[in-house]
Amino acid sequence: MSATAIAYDRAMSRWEPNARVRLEEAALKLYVERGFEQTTVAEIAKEAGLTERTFFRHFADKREVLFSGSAVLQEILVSHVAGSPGSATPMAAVAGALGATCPLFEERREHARHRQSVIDTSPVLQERELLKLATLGAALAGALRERGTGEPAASLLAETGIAVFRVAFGCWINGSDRRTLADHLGESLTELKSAVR
Amino acid sequence: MSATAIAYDRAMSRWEPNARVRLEEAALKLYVERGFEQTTVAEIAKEAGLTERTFFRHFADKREVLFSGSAVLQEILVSHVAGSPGSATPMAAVAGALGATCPLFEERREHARHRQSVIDTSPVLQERELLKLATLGAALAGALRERGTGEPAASLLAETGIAVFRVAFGCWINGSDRRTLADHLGESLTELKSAVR
DNA sequence: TACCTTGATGTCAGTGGCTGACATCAAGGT
DNA sequence: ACCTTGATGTCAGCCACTGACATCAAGGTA
Repeated sequence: MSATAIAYDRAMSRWEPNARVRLEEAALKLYVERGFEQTTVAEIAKEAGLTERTFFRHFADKREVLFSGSAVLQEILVSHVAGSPGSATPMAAVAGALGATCPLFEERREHARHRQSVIDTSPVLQERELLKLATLGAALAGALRERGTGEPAASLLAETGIAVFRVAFGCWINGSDRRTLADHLGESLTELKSAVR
Repeated sequence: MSATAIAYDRAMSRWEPNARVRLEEAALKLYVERGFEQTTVAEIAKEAGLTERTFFRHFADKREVLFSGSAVLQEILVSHVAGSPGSATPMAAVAGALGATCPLFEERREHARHRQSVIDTSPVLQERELLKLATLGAALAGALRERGTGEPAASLLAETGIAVFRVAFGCWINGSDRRTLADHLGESLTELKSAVR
């Protein structure tokens, strides 16, 4: 993950650099073109100039190649909750953390759309996405507990926050280009507050 | 599903009856004994007196054999939301529907514990569980829309309801035998109401 | 009775995801 | 000149899952 961020300007090694990123790009391209199920790992590897075996050294399975971003997301969420002022309510801390992730998506709305269109066509990819979101939720709950929130409130707020994010993300991805993800997040939050009672 | 509920007292056909149920029981038994990954589908089929090919005629994959109950759950949720009085708030309708599912679990707490202990050991099973819950959430949202709730409120309430259920279920499964699932559901709901603001 | 249809199951061959074991070979240090 | 490191390639193999075809009791029909 850190290695792929380094900029090489010359052949510094025996192989082309950024194998991991090349695999990610090849996979998304082929998944969009042919569909997820109709693409074999061998084809992805070939497209990236590597072998199937090397693919599986970089990614645990064929789905995981679409989800490298979740680690970054988790860091943002956890650090924002940890760094939120002690005076903020747990709900405000979660809302702030979710808001902090928005720029990452806004920067690459088209990429997000492509990626999501692939995920939406395959139940097994939806499963993986749900697992990643649940993992984010668990991390969020842990960060809330560190801040003094008890159980089950911490888990409840974390899960609810993730639910709000899912709904807002869905609206953003399918909606007009004029409304930002942050807009949708805000709307979903206020809707939730008014509906829960 | 309906066929397995019929009580046969004699050999009414060429094969032992209730193949589907036998497969489910064999699978849970072996998953508990050896672990999910260490159990092959051929072993499950043999334990049930069938072949691997027949297993895959009854279940889409090796995980699905643990999730036949979700269809019943979905029916209960949807019918209770649809049948809730028009005067009830959407939140109350969701809460009522979730509460209506509790007896199904209370009746078989030990079975639920075994099943959950297997799921908790395997990420791929957790994925499937999350997909089932998300499907329930989507059905719940649909039932709310039928009742007149708009979007994104319907999805938001449905997702939140599922989140509440997940948290409550986790507390119930791991907690003391004196507290019912309905108890935990009620507590989670009040916690949520007080925390969301 | 003889025949036909139906449907759950068995058999078999094949694809592809994924893994373990071992080989290769440039880079960088000693 | 030598060694170590680490990313990659090669190969054999397991197992989840599928398509195509065969089997054969049950139940209806002529």
